[in-house]
Amino acid sequence: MFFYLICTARLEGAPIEKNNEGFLMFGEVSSQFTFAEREKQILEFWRENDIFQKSMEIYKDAPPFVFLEGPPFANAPPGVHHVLARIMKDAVCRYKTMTGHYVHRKAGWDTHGLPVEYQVEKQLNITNKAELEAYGVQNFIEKCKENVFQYEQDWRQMTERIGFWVNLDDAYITLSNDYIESVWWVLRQAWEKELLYQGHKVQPYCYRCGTTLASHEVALGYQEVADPSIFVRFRLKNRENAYLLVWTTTPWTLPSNVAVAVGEDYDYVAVEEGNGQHLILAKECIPNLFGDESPQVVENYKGRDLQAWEYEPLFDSGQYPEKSHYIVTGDFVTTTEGSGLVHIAPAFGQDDYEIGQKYNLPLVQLVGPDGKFVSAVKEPWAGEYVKDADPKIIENLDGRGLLFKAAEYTHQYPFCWRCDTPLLYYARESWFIRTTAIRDQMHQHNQQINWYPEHIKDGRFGNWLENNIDWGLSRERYWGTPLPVWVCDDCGHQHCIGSIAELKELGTDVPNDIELHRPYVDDVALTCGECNGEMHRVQDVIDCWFDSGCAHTAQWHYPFENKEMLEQAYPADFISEAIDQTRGWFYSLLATGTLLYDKPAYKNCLCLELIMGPDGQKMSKSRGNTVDPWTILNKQGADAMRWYMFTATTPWTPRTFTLDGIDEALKKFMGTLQNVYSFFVMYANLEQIDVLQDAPPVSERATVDKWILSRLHTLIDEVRDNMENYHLTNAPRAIEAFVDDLSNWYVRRSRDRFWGAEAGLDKHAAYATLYEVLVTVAKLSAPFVPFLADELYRNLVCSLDAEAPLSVHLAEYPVADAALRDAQLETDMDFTREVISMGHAARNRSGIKTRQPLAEFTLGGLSSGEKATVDRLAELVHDELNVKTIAFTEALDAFAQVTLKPNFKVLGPKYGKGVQAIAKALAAADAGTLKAELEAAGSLQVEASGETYPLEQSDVEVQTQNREGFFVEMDAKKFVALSTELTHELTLEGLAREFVNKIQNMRKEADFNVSDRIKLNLDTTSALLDEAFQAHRDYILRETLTTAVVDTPGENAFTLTQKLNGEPATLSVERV
RNA sequence: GGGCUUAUAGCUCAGACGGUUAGAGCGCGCGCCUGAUAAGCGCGAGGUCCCUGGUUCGACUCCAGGUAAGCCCA
Repeated sequence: MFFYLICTARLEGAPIEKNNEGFLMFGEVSSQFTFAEREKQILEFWRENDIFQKSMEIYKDAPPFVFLEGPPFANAPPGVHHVLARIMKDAVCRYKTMTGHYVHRKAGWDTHGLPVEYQVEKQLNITNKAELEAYGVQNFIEKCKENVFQYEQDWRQMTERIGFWVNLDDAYITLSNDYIESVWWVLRQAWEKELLYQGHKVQPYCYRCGTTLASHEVALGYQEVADPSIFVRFRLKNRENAYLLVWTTTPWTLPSNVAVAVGEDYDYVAVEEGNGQHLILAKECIPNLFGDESPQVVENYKGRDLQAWEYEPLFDSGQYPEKSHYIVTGDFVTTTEGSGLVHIAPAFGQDDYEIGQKYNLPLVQLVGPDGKFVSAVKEPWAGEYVKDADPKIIENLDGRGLLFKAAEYTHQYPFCWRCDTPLLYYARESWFIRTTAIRDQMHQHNQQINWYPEHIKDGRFGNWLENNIDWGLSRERYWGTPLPVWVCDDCGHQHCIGSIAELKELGTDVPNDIELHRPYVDDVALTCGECNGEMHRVQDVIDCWFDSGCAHTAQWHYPFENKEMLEQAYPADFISEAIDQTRGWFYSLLATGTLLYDKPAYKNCLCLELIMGPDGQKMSKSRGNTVDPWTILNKQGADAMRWYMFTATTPWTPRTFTLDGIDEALKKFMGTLQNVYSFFVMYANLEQIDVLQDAPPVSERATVDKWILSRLHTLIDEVRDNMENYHLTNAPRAIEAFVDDLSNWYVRRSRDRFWGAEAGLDKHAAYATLYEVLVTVAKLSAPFVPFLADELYRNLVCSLDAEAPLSVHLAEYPVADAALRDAQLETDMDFTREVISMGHAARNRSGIKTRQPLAEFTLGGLSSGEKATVDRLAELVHDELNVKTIAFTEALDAFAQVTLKPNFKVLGPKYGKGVQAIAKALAAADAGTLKAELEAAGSLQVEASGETYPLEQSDVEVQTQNREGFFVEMDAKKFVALSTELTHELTLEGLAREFVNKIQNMRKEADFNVSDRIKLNLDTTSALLDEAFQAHRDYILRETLTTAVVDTPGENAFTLTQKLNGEPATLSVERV
């Protein structure tokens, strides 16, 4: 807590913390904190200092990077998938800001549509339109407005808490008059281009909601259901006892039947049914219907032969103004299911409707908008809901001997995505946008968009565009942007209004503050320009996807305001939403953008996949596997959640969300970085190092310093590269790998340079290097973990420099300095670490602890370059493995079994098929001899399969395998060996280190401060221990901060009797 | 039924261009180190790279077919 006080005080402009010698101090890093709590302090700091606003202001005149926010609905609380989308957007925007762009971040809210109506209906217990009208449209609309922002506070809090910087106070809202007016303007553009039209199409229709659904809505509600599957006999006219065998899964459409379709080229047969009756069906369908007992075929036809054959109606509705009940041909007929004869009811199917148009069949519509048979129907199912009528219809057919077979059929059938009512395919009047007219342009624009992942472009999205059909725009509902088309009562003239001004101009008694919603706009009557009659608005509202699809334009209230803004902000540089928006927002933006400006609406689109619950199943409330983001935000914090989401998997892969993964992010990355940071601050304060004043030039620093700086600058390039290409996973993964190297190699190797060494160049070099690295890492990771990054930055930078930007988010993103990169050094270090790792393995195997120095470390199988590498970094090897000398040997055979293998990659292209024969020959020959020959002569002749192949050194690889009986460790090419013989000197030295270790542990146990000086007493009967202590007395005293060795322990001494490598001793330590 | 995507260790994921001993982290077991402790290091066990064919001197990788899963469409 002390720590926060320091920081807060400093930020409020208090003098920078100094100790009494005038040394600038870093804020103390307490180990008593939680990331989650600390993040709240940082949020407070951001708020109080307007850091978000400032981060935009400083780049006001910089090149813009245009981000377009997909508007969420605030009528349900946000879930983890919303967090995912928001942090992806955030990281890109923060990165672009820090790399010098002006990133305007306007929030948005989607507000219209059936989901809202549905919630309000549920709340009011309204189940159909009649009840709704009775409640009153105006009241209903007002309720909708309330409902829409029900969870706005939750959204706000989540957005802020996760660190998503977006301007919620200047959000575009699709229900606002300004927004609607812009949408009207868009529709007016479509109208003027004759792309807005009224049509009659069969559409998925929800009788409960009383509206048609757009295809993307239908897609939301497919369920597997069992429907009746019946085969019905249709009696042919002009033929004795001959019937068509017709299949349907919707018996309720049979009363509206007007034709039967066959496939022109299919083979059909008439079969003998056994009772003198003949059945006509597709030949291929016989096995489906009759099984093994093939009926006798009495006649063969082609589909086209059957054309125009007439049959008797199953039911006579008497509504047949046009010729009907005959056979037609259609290319949609299949023989994989059913009978190859398809029942046609033009009012209830898209194919049916089209074929009805083609053959001029009557449109028999026996079902009302309420989903029930109309009362004009004479049969008993009049007034009954269609699905309930199915059994009665089947029974009726059976009774008349017309039912051939009845079964159940399980298939995917669409249900209303909100109210779960089965949809009916139903011919309705509707308004459309003629998107098919701009399909080619949309396709071209799609080609210009960078999709992440790329396969969306020509895959899912491209396919969708290819199969584009006109956009069913109108909804026969209440809560939405009203369709601004007025129709003359007298002459039928239509007009599309494009602005409020025009509405006021043409309308009579338009209130000055008119709200552009139903029922208010419904009350506005216009005067007909053609006949002076009175015009009234069509009752429909529009698809809310059209609202959000206009966001690129309507968010600015264009063209009524912000004309210059649109020029800058269209197209957007970047959008990101979940994959389900392919047919939603991704499409609607592209369609409206193409329609208006003939340009793609966005340049880069990051598609996010769904998040699965911890059980690997899709998250859903009904499954009970949802995760509330707050449980994580409150416990592990926002950074941990963010880091997990960035690094666990690419955002376009469906991910299984696990809490373990978040803990891992917390420990693995954040914990490690935090430890390095606190290590640095702790010792920098203790040792009073002024990192800014005394930094030696890099050329004078230690090799590890040069190495970590080279790694750092390689990292900068890597992160930037990935970010420029929207690889939001690879960038932080690279940072994570770097932090691991930083902690587990750089710091581990350099530890004593920070606290042990005398003040001087090397110590300053270590501090300066770690300081530069930490500050740079803070900046690099700022887009991903904005809280932790700012904590590091503010303490490391702002503590020393009052002039520095207040926050890491106001700092510039690091730029790599090529001069600091040393690829050779990085490779050398990798190699050396590999050798050391093998040394560790060998030590491990020998069972001799690292504290015990050993005489010699032998390496074999190294090239001369590799030897030079090890020499260059020998100090690391000595230290890490605690060995006195490093030796190289060529005596491979003594330790290892050598084999020669072809270098396939080189030899393959050279000798092709011969490669396998060469491999066999090399395996059979004596590898040692061949190797010697090759080294002596530089080349080798290999006889294989009767051919002679000349091989050069680069054509083969030497491989080794462990030979038993040595403390060696080897991989394919090299080996290491440890001499384990202990001389007296080595034993003494090992004991000295044993002393240090034991005394240090005692200091810790006795709760001494790391800087406390101590008095030491040693009491031992072991001559060996005594000798070791005397021989290495200076070393032991120095390492343990012992200022005096006393003969008797003091009163307050901490005393412990223990064994050092088996030798007994009693040690006492006491603070001076 | 069609389209797209995915399938690698118990779990979560890496594995340009095809190259013959397939990697990491977590988890597990053993050991080490500890003046970074929400630590750290080493070693070990753990894999028919979904299946079947094909192309190739050589396939986790390319092609075809299949299986399973996810999403989308009908």
